[in-house]
Amino acid sequence: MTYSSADFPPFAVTVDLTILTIRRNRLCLMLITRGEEPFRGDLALPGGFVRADESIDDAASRELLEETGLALFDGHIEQLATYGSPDRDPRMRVVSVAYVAFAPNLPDPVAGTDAAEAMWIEVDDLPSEMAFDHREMVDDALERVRSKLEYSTLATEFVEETFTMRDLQTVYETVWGTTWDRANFRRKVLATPDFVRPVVGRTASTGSRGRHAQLYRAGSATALHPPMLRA
Amino acid sequence: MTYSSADFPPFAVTVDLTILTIRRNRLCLMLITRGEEPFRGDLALPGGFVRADESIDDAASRELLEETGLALFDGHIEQLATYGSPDRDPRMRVVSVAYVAFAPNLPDPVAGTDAAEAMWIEVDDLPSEMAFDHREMVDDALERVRSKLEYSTLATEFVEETFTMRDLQTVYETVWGTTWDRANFRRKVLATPDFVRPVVGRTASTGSRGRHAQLYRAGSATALHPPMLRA
DNA sequence: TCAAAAGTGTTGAACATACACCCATGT
DNA sequence: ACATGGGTGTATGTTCAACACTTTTGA
Repeated sequence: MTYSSADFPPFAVTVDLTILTIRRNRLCLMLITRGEEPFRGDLALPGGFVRADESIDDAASRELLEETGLALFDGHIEQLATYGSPDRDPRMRVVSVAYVAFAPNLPDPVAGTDAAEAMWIEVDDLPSEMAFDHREMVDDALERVRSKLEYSTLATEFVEETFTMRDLQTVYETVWGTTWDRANFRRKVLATPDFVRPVVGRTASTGSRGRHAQLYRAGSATALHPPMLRA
Repeated sequence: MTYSSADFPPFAVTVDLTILTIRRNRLCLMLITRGEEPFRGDLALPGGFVRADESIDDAASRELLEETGLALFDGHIEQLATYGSPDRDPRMRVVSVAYVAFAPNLPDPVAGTDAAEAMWIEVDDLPSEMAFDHREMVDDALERVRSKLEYSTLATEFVEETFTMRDLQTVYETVWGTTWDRANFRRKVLATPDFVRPVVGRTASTGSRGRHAQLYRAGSATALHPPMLRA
């Protein structure tokens, strides 16, 4: 079959966002409560229609800002997968492109914005039933993020601009539910060239009781060879 | 923004296929020559419109059979990514969901079928210009397949149902352009539980001159821990 | 001075690499 | 018999996991 400029079935195209952050040492996910049918009252991923003149990536970025209420998002966003069963939306034929986004310390949803009905839910406390096929999207997103921790430097997207080795270790332990030997974790991170860069002359000076930790910034490396092990 | 059942912009949705196989120890890709505008005469990925009543995955499988001319495809197909720049098709707004498929020994395109204008191109011999954004899709597909070899048992999809260790090694060497020590490759494969299963009592009896190799089938393992190294 | 947290050292086990050697088969 | 390719053994170097130890800081 080849392209033809006539006689194609029309689809609506939406984006849906799985926005992940770590709050109080727990992996959390932004969900909204649907205010209208279908699935009124169910939890759903934030999202919306792709406009006629914007790219899908642009639509995802736009929705991300609208939903978080941020003026600028300094985390990471990437496309996850596209979902297009004929009956996934009972009203019409909708194809949805799902995205995953990560950032540290995202704020609580603020009343009076588009994010008013949004909330943070711990991923260990998700409802089994969600609107549309959003539960499937969430499972795929969690699989993606857990997998990417192993082979990429994604973990640095979950911490602030400067961070300690302990902060980074906590990301792995939170997302994977594992524990690591402190010394071996440090050596593994430092063994990857330019995974992290020490911030010269600065140490964490918060009210911590012990020795102040060296601060690091994310380096330019993206792939991990060898990968972090999932214990 | 929330869903609304009115006033959404209409999109055409297509699937595009990156079909990979190994022929004469070279990684090859199926391309077609476009017979109409736009991009008439350029090389393009096979693909077509998603129908009104089929899922996107079903559309990809349907196109795969049509393009290869096979009655049944026993390889592997998976979704790659979705491409939706507003101007990627000059005629209208088209969102395309790209898929990657792998199989051993796919036949030459046969005249008289939909695949008549299709051909196999070695990936080292690709044109820099392709129709639409198909060159970008191909680059993403190659990155995906090379990466998946490391962390998954995907390599078994490129060989016949039964295969020798040497066959499997050739897949890695062809896709990655590396060489391996025979003995160490074998030990690495066998170290992953149920990566491959020996076929009892059977050995390759083709006209090979040396000792007959043990035959294996793909096992049920999907992930590789530890991963194959990319040298 | 003590507790807490960061950072370093060390040791035995596991693994990877390179290569030598033996085995089975067709000519 | 011997060339050819499959399969196994092994010595050496490297990395990994566990945990003991030292350093720095706040109270």
